[in-house]
Amino acid sequence: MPASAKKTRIEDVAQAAGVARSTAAMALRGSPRLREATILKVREAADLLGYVYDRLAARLRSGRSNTVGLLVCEITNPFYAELTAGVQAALEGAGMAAFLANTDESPLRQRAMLERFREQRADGVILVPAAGTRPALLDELDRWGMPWVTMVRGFRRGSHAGADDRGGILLATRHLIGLGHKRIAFLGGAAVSSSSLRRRAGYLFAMRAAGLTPQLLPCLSEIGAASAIASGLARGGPTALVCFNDSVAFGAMLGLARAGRVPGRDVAVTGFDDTAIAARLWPPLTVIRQPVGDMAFRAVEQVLASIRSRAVEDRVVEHELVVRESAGLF
Amino acid sequence: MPASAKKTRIEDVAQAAGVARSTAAMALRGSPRLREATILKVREAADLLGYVYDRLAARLRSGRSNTVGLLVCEITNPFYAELTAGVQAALEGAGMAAFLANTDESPLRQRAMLERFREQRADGVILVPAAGTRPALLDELDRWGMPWVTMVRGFRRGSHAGADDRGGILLATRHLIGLGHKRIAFLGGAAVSSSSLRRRAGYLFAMRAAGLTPQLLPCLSEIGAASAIASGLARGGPTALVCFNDSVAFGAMLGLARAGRVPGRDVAVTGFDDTAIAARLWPPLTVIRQPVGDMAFRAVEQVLASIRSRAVEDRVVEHELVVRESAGLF
DNA sequence: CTGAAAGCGCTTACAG
DNA sequence: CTGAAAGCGCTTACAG
Repeated sequence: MPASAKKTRIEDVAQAAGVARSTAAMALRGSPRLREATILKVREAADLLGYVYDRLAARLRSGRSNTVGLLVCEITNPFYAELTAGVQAALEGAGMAAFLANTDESPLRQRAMLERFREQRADGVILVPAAGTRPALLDELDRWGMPWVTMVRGFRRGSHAGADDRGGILLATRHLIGLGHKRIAFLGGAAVSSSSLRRRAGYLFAMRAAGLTPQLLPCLSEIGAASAIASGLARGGPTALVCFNDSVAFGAMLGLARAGRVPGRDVAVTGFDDTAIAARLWPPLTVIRQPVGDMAFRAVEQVLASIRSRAVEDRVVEHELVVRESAGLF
Repeated sequence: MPASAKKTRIEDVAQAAGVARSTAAMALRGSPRLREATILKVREAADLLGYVYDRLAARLRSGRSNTVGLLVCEITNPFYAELTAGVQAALEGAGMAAFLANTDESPLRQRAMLERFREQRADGVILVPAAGTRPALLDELDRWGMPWVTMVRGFRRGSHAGADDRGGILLATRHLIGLGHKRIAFLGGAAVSSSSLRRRAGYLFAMRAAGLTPQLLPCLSEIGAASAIASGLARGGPTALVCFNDSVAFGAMLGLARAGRVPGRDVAVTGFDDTAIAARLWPPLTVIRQPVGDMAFRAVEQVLASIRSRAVEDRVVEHELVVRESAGLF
């Protein structure tokens, strides 16, 4: 039985409760300036009539849609799937709904989706920029008057929620150096993004500081690509792989296994992210953990502050080295 | 520079173009009843003034929000991440925006998110029901007048986009029987859902038809749980595992490896889904493929039809056996 | 094709 | 706390 009966409005609720329309509206939003009794009376009437608050009508008048757009560069990467879940939950906690778009690393799609969010009157947007995104995009958002925050990948301007990419990889590399490795390669990070640049920089810095020769093995964050490179490594090649992220590390472990080598024993491997599978792999993966829940919460906090024109300090979330069998405990 | 200038409305565009407001509105939507020249003139004026169509204001009058809610039971499962990406892309193609909510298998959260979608005036909802969802929820949606379609998991009523769970597992089991296996166990499917019931039924049917003794090893669709069971299997135990889905199969392979057994050689393993990693694993995973893009497209097609009160036939998407080294090619 | 009018369901001042 | 009024930016008939 579809809703054939006429929709009940605040006016109807007010009538049923015997109060003015504006009073009913305030009661439904739980204004503290009303008596408890009034609020209860109105809410009862609303329940009775099956009243449903219309956020869109409210928005037309108030200018706020209680909606935030989330643009993710690649949702099928488990790390971003976890991030998406975290952002959605945080928005839910703040009473907002999340528009989702997966850009699949395409700046063109990203641009189109931002325009759609704009037409849908999203109050703000949380952005994991697609690889190759130009900073001018953020100027455009500013021109639109659209509050934004970047996540994971940033541009050294505006609000950003992310980990210390350089410091994280530095830590991982130093850990391997501390284990006595000399031939340590950096695998992954071929995409054009701030994470790629900074993680590579962290690796290079640690290697040079230790007087070791760096070896870059760039590839996309894709299990197949990483696996192919790792399986082709010569026996006299690297004894340890600092991987760009967990997906690359996972690929590397598969490639090593395929070549008959045992990850963690024959070649050490580290990841970056600490996705749910990292600890489940065999051997379990040593990683730099990015606290995904924190990052999501921070991004939501920042975009809401920006919507309300309030400043929020731009703190970097803390990373952490988690040592498991793939590097250090075998 | 935030949008401090007053927002330009259709009225302003109409004035600048020298036409009536209603004409401008039609031109912006590209009505075929207008002359090309008029349309161009209006669009030029709109571009010049930086006009942004307000979908929410439009909705208030027309009753359509061009928005669909997507409820996913567990977005961090790679299969559902791929499905989410597919649905979002299909909605985008239809000019709609996707509200996303991840229920994490909680019927309570699911219920709360549906109410939020209702307040946001989503035109319809695509639902991968949380485990334990009661069919009465669909009656509720009908009472709301909210068009819906279930995906993957269904209730034998209303619109549904999904694969043939029973037939798929039947095919996988028969494949293993055809390879000569006698001790074939079914791993996973502990959650309460139509997929669990039907996949288990397919397995049981195939085993009994072949005169073999079934062995059920229920566990949640979680890599750790599956891994633990698989690593504990006795040498005289099953020689083949029909897994509930790819995640379970992946866990099983990890568990076997951990116990020093080679998946595909010592114990055959099949998955269900064909997520991106299935083919990348070592050994590559034999699976029943669910065409995720098709399913997403079908679900969107059905919910749009339902929104427009048009019937669409409820076809099941085709599954397919993909034989790889984990069962049959080693 | 055009123009003036009404209305979608709220919120926001503003006077009591 | 209450009430009457205006308005957010569109679309929808309806008469020209």
